[in-house]
Amino acid sequence: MPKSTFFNLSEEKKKRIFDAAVQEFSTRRFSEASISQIVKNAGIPKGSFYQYFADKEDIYLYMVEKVSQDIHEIIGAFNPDASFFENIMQRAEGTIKVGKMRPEYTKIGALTVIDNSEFILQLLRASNKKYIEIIERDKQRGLIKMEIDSEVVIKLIYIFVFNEYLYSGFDETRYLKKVESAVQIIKEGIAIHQD
Amino acid sequence: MPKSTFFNLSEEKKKRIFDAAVQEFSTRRFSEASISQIVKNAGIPKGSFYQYFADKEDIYLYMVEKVSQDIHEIIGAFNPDASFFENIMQRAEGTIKVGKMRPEYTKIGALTVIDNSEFILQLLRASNKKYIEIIERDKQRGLIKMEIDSEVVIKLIYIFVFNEYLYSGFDETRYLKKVESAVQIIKEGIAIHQD
DNA sequence: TTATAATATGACGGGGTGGTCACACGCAGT
DNA sequence: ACTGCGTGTGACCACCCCGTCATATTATAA
Repeated sequence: MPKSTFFNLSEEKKKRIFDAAVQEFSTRRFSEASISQIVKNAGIPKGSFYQYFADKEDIYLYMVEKVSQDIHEIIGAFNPDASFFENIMQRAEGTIKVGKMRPEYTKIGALTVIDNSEFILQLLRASNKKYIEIIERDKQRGLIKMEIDSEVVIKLIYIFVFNEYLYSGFDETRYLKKVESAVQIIKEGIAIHQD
Repeated sequence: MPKSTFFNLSEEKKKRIFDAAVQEFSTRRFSEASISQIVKNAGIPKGSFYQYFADKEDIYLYMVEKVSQDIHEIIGAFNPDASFFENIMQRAEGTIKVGKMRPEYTKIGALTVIDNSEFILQLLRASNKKYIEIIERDKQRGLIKMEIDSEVVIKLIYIFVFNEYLYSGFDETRYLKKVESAVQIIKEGIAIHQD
């Protein structure tokens, strides 16, 4: 958590720092991102940074939290009763939507998922937990085969959704098509068919 | 390609340099790997490195080529008539086998797949081409649904196989189980069932 | 107004990296 | 034995990074 000195700052300055963090973390992976760059982009002295934040992890977590809030606002609340498939498609569409409104945010996601520092791995594990629960519930509901490994499912999709974003670049239609294909394949692979 | 001076070196020295490269590239991503480290590990002077190689890409490509040869020897020639599924399972088992005999090699693969420098992206595209052809052929054979996007299939698996290796770490049984689950899901998702 | 506490600042030390270059070495041919 | 050329060598330059710290500045309280 940022130090109290940071929260005492003017909204304008806080925003400048947040924007600088977004700028840096949407360009380079967490492990490659540089505090010096953030400081430069934000137009604050090096010393001040350490007055506000403990280290890179600190500002990263702060940024991620704010970004998550923004994203939730864009995507809208998700329906807890919806099936896993509906959830995933919503998430995929959400990624597109966010990609349109805040391309930097999707880039942050893409770069996060291909970082393998211990810090980031923990973050991802936590963020996947929610989806794993939905899959488990859908198994009980008879929508998904019992023998399916939920962790594998979510990881397959998760990695693909972001990784593909890096490949597709700006080509949104292509991206959407690829993600839909992937989700379709996995859906076909794990669903219980009721013909 | 390394310069002629490199190939004139004694086998022992060439091996020392190769080993140093493997050591470095199995620890850090291509974009993070350091020539200084390779030089230190190999016990050769900085100047000599540039006498042998043009830059990091140069030694990387040289290393990848040698590693590929080694891997092919371990896995054995692949049967061109085998179905895509058989190929993929062979590849998965191959990854395990290589992981046992040359854990560094599998780490290189894992780190490669999560690098996103343009240089590495090109390398991956080239390496996936072969599998895409097999999928296309199996579509004609009536084994795989025509509407499936081959690129998506191979990317799903490719990314997962290596990414999971990073997560599972040394736990081979876990890794094997996860990969099998993933392949099973995708197989179920793209195959034409002939009941 | 003055004293005290909080915050701002940027130069600096210590560390790492890539690539070069002047010089040392040793071997081949005369 | 001497010359010349390919090769070996590591100090060096320019660049980047992190985190600190002594000092300057501002805000607050007395």
